[in-house]
Amino acid sequence: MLLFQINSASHVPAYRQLMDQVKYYIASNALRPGDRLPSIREMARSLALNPTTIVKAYSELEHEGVIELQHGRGVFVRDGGAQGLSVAERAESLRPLIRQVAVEAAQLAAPADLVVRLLQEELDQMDRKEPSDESSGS
Amino acid sequence: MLLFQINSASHVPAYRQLMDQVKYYIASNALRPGDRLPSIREMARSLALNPTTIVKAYSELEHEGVIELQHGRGVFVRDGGAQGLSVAERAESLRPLIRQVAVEAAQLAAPADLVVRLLQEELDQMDRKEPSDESSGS
Amino acid sequence: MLLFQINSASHVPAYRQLMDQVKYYIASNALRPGDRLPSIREMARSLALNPTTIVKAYSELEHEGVIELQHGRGVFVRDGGAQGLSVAERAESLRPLIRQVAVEAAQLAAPADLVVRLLQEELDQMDRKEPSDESSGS
Amino acid sequence: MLLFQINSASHVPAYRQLMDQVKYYIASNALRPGDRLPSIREMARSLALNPTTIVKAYSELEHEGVIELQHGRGVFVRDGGAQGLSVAERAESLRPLIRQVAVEAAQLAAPADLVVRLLQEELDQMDRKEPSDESSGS
DNA sequence: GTGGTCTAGACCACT
DNA sequence: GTGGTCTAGACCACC
Repeated sequence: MLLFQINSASHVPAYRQLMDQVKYYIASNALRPGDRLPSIREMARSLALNPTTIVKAYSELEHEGVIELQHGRGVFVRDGGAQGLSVAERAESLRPLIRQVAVEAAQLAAPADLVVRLLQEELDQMDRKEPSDESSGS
Repeated sequence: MLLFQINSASHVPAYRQLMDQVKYYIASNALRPGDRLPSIREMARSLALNPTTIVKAYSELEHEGVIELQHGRGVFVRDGGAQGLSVAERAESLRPLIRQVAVEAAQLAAPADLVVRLLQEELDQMDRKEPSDESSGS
Repeated sequence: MLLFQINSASHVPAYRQLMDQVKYYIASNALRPGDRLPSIREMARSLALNPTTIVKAYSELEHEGVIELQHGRGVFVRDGGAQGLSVAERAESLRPLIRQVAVEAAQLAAPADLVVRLLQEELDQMDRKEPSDESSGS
Repeated sequence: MLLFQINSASHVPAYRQLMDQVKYYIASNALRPGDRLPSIREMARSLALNPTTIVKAYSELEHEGVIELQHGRGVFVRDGGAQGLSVAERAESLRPLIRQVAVEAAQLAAPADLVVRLLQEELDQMDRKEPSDESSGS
């Protein structure tokens, strides 16, 4: 069972924190296409949030094509679909966030190699579980 | 003259966009300690924003120690003071944003080497102009 | 054998999608009065839906006079009975949907002649097979 | 002042009715890029709906790129942006709705020329006010 | 059981 | 003033 949690002290709205966690679990292959997510009510109970807050998070994720809400059935992870992008398109999507990293690094006077090392670490966490065989685990 | 602009479609508040741009120009050495920023009135006119919005951005930047508001004189860039941090502290500050990059990259199915290359590019833009003399460049 | 399928990503309820497909096949003369439709159980199996969902679709279609459920025999297409309507009545029934087409076309900046051409195409697909004999076509 | 109204008897949810009306006014040039829409609270008052219902309608329209919500300022119509589509893309977007028209027409036994005439009427209502000069009117 | 819509009302953040 | 988030709770529709 995956762990979801929201930090109510953070100024990031709860529904956005939830969205980010779902995306994180998908990116790191802890959630895979076809997997079912906790129902709106379950999630609301376990996070001590109002169901409508979960509805908002799930709806936004659906708009972004990340998950699928099926009436009367539940909530499911969709399969990727971002394979058809060009290098330039991906670069343009990523650049603003990456520039923010560079700016923050400069302000902290963090050396470039440290920043790159941290990024490598995080990228490794995403990829490594990818097509490894599941059957040995369960 | 540096270019400031705000994107009203973005849901990042205007004052934050301004803050980010000031920080970006400082990080990339387009603004250096002692340099003067546009006055509140000037900035408000050129961005078509309410002066109180500029006041908010400048005040926050002052609280963060990035700039200095000198009553009746103008607004000036201070010299950075983040040298005393440990590697671990810098890493912890940067990790959340870097993880966000990794997650977004995974969602776009962007290969790790592309992401690292983009980061290198942005970091280079920060460092290269550092204590080199200005006149040769522009 | 006719192909029925439901799109779980669409927010149109499954029972409505089924109804629409039955109507489409009738309108395009792929199903004609007296033809037998798959039984509730067959349909439920082939669409991976709950039988009660098929029951709902078939019942609604029966209420609309489109099909006939014959206890223990099967499900059959009835012959259409909408001949007695005035032009004004038909126009009023169709206008809301047609206006929606016009609005969507405007939003896509689609030229009027393209929209009309598309409608002609679809109307042709309805009419052409009408009382022609089946064997020559398929 | 534009008239907005919702029909609470209809099974179309209120927020969707509002979305459709906004789109209709834009398609028929009664609302143009840059125009301001009633604020959430105004709209809620005038329609006797809860503000959160308006928020939902406006948010969806923003996701679709139709309008822009500006914090602290108001709600504004965005400029088109659908100019870059190919004929094939527009056709694929419009076909499902147009097919629905054809199916409904067939069920009503409405002759093709009537349906086409109705569509022409509605398309004319969209286009005619387009680049006509405004100054003579006001 | 599931998701989807709506209300009434509160509180916060932005301009 | 504006939009943005969240709650508590109701009612409906789908499977």
